[in-house]
Amino acid sequence: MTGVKPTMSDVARTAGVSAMTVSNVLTGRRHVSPATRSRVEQAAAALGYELNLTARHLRAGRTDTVALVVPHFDHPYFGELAARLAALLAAEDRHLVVEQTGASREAELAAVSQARWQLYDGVLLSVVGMSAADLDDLHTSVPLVLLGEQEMPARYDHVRMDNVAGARLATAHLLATGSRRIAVVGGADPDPASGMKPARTLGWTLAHADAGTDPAPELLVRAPADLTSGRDAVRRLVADGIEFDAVFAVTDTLATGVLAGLAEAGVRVPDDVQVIGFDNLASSEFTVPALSTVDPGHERMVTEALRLLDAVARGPAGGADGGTGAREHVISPARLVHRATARAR
Amino acid sequence: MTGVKPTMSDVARTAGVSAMTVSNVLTGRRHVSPATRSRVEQAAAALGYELNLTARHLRAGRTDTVALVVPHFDHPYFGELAARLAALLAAEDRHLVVEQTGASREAELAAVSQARWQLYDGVLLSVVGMSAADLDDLHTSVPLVLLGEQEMPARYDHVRMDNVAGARLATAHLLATGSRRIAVVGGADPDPASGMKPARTLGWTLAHADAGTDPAPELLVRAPADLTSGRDAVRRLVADGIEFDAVFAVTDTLATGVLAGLAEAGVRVPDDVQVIGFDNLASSEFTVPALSTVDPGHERMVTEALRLLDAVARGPAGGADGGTGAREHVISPARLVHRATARAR
DNA sequence: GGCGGCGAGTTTATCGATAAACTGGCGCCG
DNA sequence: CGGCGCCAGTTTATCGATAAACTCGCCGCC
Repeated sequence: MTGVKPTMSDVARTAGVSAMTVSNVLTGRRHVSPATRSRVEQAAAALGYELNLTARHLRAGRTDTVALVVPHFDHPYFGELAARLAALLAAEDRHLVVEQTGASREAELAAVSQARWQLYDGVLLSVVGMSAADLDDLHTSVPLVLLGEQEMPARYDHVRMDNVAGARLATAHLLATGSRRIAVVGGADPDPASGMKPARTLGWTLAHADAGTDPAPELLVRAPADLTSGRDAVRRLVADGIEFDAVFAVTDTLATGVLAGLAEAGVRVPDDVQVIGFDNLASSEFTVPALSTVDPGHERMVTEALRLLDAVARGPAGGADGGTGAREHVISPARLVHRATARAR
Repeated sequence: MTGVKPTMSDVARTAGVSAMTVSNVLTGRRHVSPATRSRVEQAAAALGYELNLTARHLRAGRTDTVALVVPHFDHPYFGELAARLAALLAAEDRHLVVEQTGASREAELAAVSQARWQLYDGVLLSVVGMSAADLDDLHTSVPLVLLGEQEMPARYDHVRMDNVAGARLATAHLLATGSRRIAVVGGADPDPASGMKPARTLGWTLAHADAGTDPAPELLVRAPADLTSGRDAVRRLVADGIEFDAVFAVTDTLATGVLAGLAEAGVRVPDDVQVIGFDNLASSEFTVPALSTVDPGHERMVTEALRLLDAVARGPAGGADGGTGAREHVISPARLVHRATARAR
């Protein structure tokens, strides 16, 4: 036990060959005679040799690794996204690693400026805290595809869901099944461009307009998108004596909190209050009652994201501003998933 | 737009200094006169220079990055674990990246043999598929701490929860509150050493022994630890006409599925059937009714894991077998969390 | 006046793997 | 018999950043 990590030259020396030959044996990139090959393999095994990928990457200029940069590790949406991406990448011998920014604008900017993702062949960045302007003075030569629900600079490829249409679909269903006072939990000032909440709130507004109504302003309930806030939103509505016969929660996470709040208040779902969420998380099938929700076309999103990433990587220079690479803005279509928290049409 | 990434020498040339000076400016490791400093900074900005971390890492032999290797990205337990670790590491300017193995023994072994984690200063490996024997012929010079619920080779540091005691606590509570036929969903042949399920099943058995009873064998319900399996387990129990007045689910995920199954069967919780889970996931507070569960001491586990990792990293040679490094086996104590799916004592 | 020391930079060597160019020997063909 | 090409392997140069050793000019002190 030497205590120091053996290098390729160490292996070469004990096998009585050159380092290059060791490399050839290990990568299989060139022919090596069986005799030499086995000598090398034995030497490598004897020394407990392990390839240094850092060195290979420096030389090769590639890492065969894609990073997914998300605001939070512990939000199920990102976990599911990561799992889907990893499956696709693994099929072509590439790797996925997941990093976390922390969701604040500052943290995201820091994550960027740290030049950390020079370590990867490509980066999928889930944006929530940064504005389009922030992204605009982002300079990185790494192929970058944005995921997220805000309007983004045209200079980057961008994949998102059809938030407005999905929310409209959900709200329209609630209206069609008899609800008249539909609270939007996690709502924001309606706007198709400035983020997930504004877009989904816009869908809620538009569905009302389609039906020739106008939602009451007190039914727009602002809330951060977490479980606690969903429950608290219901508590507040109840405490304030605001009548409602349905909830459109802008995420499934919020919807799950809402269901908890409704149960606590003794409200029957869907008889007294219908609920529809958005995201179609794996867990949403298992709430009590099972959550009706909007499926944002997960599979479509991940395949598109990787397609774009590869296009940029192959494209001209992959540079931050130059080039006429892909630069597509893809919108994945949404679809209503009927379960038990809303009545059938 | 040159199209090629500028290097430190490029910056040096346009600033009229040496590459070393550029390095000194950028790292701030040595004094550089203000005049030179600003020339370098301008040159770097003008060229859009970005540090190549791969090269730095090769030279430095460190990456300031710790990897968490988990079986599945999309299991909430690992997401929460990652978030906690990331928070601790960020406090000391280190990074966490998460990688996925895929949970099969083969995939975990492949992940290992790929020498990928030479890229990190340390690795936290969540083991589920590999046996102690597999780990035994694992040779890696990277500081490694194991997380997971099986018995592990003494040669590695290992952090786990107190599965047996936690399960015993949960089951004892169910017995104390009047339940007599307690199904264990996700059960396995009782054994403290061979994995999470056997250990937790053992706790269930021991609690019965403590109370002077013996659980009926048909109440041991085997199931993979996912939502669907939890619901299916209940469906099976009901279909088979097996009587039960409580469920101890070996994970909160299973418990959530169980609650869905009970709701579907029209069973009242906790009046007809009490339920307790294990893991205390963030979402468990928001099931309907709110899930009583066992908290495995999350914070304790992550601080211990990092402490051990740092100890190994500093320890003698960090070698795979040599050295008398830390090599501790830490067991984090479990604690019962009372909520609504079980009656108060 | 001479010399130690310091400040600001530069030069050189190195981390470990590998692409590209090179060497030497052998077989085969005309 | 001369030469071409190939095989198996070696040598050299390189990826980009940086530690360590070195240079050079200037100041202050004895």
